[in-house]
Amino acid sequence: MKKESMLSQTEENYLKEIYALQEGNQWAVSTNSIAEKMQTKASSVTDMLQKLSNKGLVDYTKYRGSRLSGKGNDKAISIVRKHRLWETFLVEKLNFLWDEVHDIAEQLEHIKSEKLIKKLEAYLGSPKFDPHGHPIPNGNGEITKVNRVSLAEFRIEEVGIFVGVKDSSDSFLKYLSKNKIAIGDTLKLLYIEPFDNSFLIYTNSRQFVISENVAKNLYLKSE
Amino acid sequence: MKKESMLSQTEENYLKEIYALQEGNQWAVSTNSIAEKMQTKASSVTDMLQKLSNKGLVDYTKYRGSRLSGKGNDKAISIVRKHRLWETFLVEKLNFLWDEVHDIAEQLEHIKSEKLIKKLEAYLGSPKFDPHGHPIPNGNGEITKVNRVSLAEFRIEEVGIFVGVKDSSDSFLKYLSKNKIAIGDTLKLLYIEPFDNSFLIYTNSRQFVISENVAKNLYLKSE
DNA sequence: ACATTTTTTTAGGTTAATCTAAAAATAAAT
DNA sequence: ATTTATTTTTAGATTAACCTAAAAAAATGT
Repeated sequence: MKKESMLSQTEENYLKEIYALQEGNQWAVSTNSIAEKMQTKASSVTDMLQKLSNKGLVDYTKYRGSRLSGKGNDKAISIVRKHRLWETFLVEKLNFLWDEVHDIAEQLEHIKSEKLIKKLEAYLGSPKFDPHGHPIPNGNGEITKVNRVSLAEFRIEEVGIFVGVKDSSDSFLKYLSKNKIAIGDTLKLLYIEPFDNSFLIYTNSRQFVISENVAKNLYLKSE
Repeated sequence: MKKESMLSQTEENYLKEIYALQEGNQWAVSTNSIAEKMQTKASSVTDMLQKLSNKGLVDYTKYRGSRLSGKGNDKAISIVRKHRLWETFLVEKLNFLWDEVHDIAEQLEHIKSEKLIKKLEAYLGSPKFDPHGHPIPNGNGEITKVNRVSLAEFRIEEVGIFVGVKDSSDSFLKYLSKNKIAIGDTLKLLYIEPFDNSFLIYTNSRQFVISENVAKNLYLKSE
């Protein structure tokens, strides 16, 4: 094993978080936003950014924020890959519910063995998406792009298939389970209430009101 | 989760090592022997013993050595259980060879989730032995006792089935693989050479000379 | 443009797990 | 029974990852 390139769990967690924060936009990630997500103080984040910067994993400019370097990006993707493969394993093979697997996968994603993850992937049949509908990067860090759009951007009467969540927080997943909305369901947007921007949708032979916030967190594939 | 009773990986490793060192005999484990196995210095071990002793996991008397307390023993067994279940998973499900799984299981054994290990066990069909023939403790910490004896204690002409290794070091496992000795094989002790205590055995339609050291590390079930 | 607020960094400490070197206790050897 | 050797512990440092409080830089408001 190349010990020099071995990252601590903490370093890996920072990379993963910066990756999540910078994905989509191309602006530098602020120190505070990292601190908030990691539940630490900004001063701790600064320390870590300096360290990751020295290791060439992050491009960091004092007071100006950070972006992952190419190397840092590769590393982050490999962690995301592990996380999502493990989540898939937990749900598909061990019969966990999709709202139970996050914390366990947070631990499993740090297990160090390329061979393990290769074999796990093969065992699962090289899945392209995890139980929350998130794409699983392949061994080369390539991510299947999928045409999906948040329900919040739908037009009235538009129909789509629910393919994934944006934020996979425990509480949101539990909300969906409780309300029997599952990946694969067909949804139709019936009406948006102007007063509070709540969405009236039709799915599984019933009508249903959801908040704008919920709508934003549902990814659909338009038909 | 009961955070107070949460142990660090390092603490868990110490408990596991003390467990291994004290099993069989009833004497206190010396600080130096722990240091040797853990690849650290005796002074570091002393520090840790004091900490574990304060937590009630180890009975430690200055200069006199240590034993696991009841609580420490339970914890150690639960780690051994996890280790062996994961090894079984790696070999049975992911098709690893038995000499490739140790390091990965060393990492996996520290994953914290009772539910995970319960589900993993069920998924594997509640195996009683791991790929090296070591018994897997059940959820209550009970260990299947098996009548097995080291080949070194066999009499001439005695026949037995190879059911497990004593020491499962990488090098020993690789030696066995290379020489096509696998769990389940029937072995017969033909002769012990008085000069160097080497053992002449018969297995898989061939004769074979092994050192005394190898003989000591093979567990057989006498027929 | 300047004062105020917010963000970020620095300076200096803390804790867990390690280390080295020295001191203390135990064990072994004559 | 002393001396010598070995084992174990203590004392004092180090490192990674965190913290608080203060200083510095950037952003904002008037």
